[in-house]
Amino acid sequence: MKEPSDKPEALANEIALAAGSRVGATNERIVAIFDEIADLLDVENANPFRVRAYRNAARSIGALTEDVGAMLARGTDLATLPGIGTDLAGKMREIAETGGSELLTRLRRETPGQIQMLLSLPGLGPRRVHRLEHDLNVHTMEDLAAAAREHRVGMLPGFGPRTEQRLLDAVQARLDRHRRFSLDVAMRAVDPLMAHLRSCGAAQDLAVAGSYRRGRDTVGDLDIAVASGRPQAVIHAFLAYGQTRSVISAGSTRASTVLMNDMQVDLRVVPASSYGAALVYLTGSKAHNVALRKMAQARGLKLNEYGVFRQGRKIAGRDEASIYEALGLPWIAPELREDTGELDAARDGKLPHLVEARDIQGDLHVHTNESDGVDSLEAMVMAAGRDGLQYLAITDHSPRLGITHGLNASRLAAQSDAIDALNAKGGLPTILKGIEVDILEDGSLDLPDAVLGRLDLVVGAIHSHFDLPADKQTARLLRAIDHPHFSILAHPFARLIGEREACRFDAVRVFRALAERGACVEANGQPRRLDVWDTGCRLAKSSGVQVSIASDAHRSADFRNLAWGLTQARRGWLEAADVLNTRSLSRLRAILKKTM
DNA sequence: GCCGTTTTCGGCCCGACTGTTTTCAGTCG
Repeated sequence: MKEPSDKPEALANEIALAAGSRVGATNERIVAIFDEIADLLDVENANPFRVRAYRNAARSIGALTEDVGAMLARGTDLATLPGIGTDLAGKMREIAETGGSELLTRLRRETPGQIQMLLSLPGLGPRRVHRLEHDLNVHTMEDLAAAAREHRVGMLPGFGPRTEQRLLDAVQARLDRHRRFSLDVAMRAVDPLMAHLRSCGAAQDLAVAGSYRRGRDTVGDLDIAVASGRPQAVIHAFLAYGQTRSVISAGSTRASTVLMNDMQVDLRVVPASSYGAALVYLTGSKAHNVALRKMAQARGLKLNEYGVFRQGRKIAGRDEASIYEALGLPWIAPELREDTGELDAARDGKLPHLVEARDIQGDLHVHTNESDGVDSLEAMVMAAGRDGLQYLAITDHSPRLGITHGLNASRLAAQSDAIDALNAKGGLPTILKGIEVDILEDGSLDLPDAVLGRLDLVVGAIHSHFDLPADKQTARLLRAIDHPHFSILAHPFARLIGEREACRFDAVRVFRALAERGACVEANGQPRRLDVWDTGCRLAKSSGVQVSIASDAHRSADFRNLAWGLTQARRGWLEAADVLNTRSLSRLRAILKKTM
């Protein structure tokens, strides 16, 4: 459940990113400044509740869906926001107007060095950083490494030789370290580990919790909840797992290890009567949990990983639903637990009926070996049928993408004949004729209108010039969307997780254009893409744009990517009605017709 | 520094594990 610092990747911030650093950029800046102020105050031994006030405020601002600059322009009183009083409202205004903060400038002057970097080292918190700064004059990673090598760190009160060595290791490991893992990599680690834990016979119930269960686009570590009356046996089996590289800690109910693939795993064992509470606790997010505990406290209750307690007596804990019920709430799907409005929605009976796997009727982005896919048209259609799909669209690449052996007009015509023949045979999912057409640098499409007009749908995507300035990228996409045959904007941000940054454009304008044209946006389910991801889905919904959850399958096994795309859609609060490919074939055709 | 269906003062989310302390602070999730 380790979060990237303490702040959820907030809707406002990601929309800011998407919009090319205009909409919401103020929020992003305030969050960064407040978090840094909190770190610096913490190291200075300031009142811990003052520190917390800055962290709470940062989290609260991070969850806003509206830009603070816009709110100020409208005359909104920022002190009405949760966790914001007159003082912080003033600092927010200062940041919005000047881009900086006098307090931060002063704190930085008083506490020079890489405080935030030092704090990010495992085992190093504000108290120890304070000690290092004052007693050893350590301000940077280099200072720390030097002091540790000279064994000056281990001499400090509260430190010892083991801490010293761990810090030295941590500084060195920092250089070549993969922080987060894609979901498919995580899944390949999860499945055998869970099978191993089940086989020990001491686990009555177990589940992976944490960001993996919430369906975040990447996973930092694995959190596993286990119900057992024999915790020692479970811990023993866990430590003995064959893929374990090292043991970080091991107690009577809890242990942490690192797997061979460098992924950290945290295991927690509780009695079956507390399993639901442990699952809530380990699933997080941290922000969601903090909010839940505050709700509990407001009702005179206490919530921890063992249950909900009233005056020391347990009133819930066995399953998750009982925990939420004790707090007066319906059960909340893990994908929504980010403290971005789900608790208010739950309290008001306004939680969305999230789209489910069984709602998905087809897949509108599929490749074959005619372009860069591995399997033939027939094999892909058969596989789609086995996976229960009613229809699929074949969308091979267009010619410009030479490396993919993209289809020109005549090869597309030949593929069309093959599709007609397969459709005529019947008994298989209906095949729609499509193309993943390249959106060229100027926003034109890579095939003539006459060719595109003969297809059932046109999926457009950019595969080059990812780093255009935001205004040019926006214009490029707007021109493409305006094309008379344009149906679906595929993987709009063209990001590759951990490899390529999302490209920058004004997402609000682009989505508005999609809505006006009756066109759709794709939630691409390839685990390295996940594009659009949760926040984009939410923006689509608020913009009135339908989302196509797509596998972008390049081989018959890839239809499972639909599940990853579905998870992002659920994290984006989408219901079946918000998703294009939950429609029956006839409804789908009617919707597509509007764009053709 | 924020906040109030017990409160405008006195609270602020909760518990396990480690390394260091010889009774617990610091860190982490």
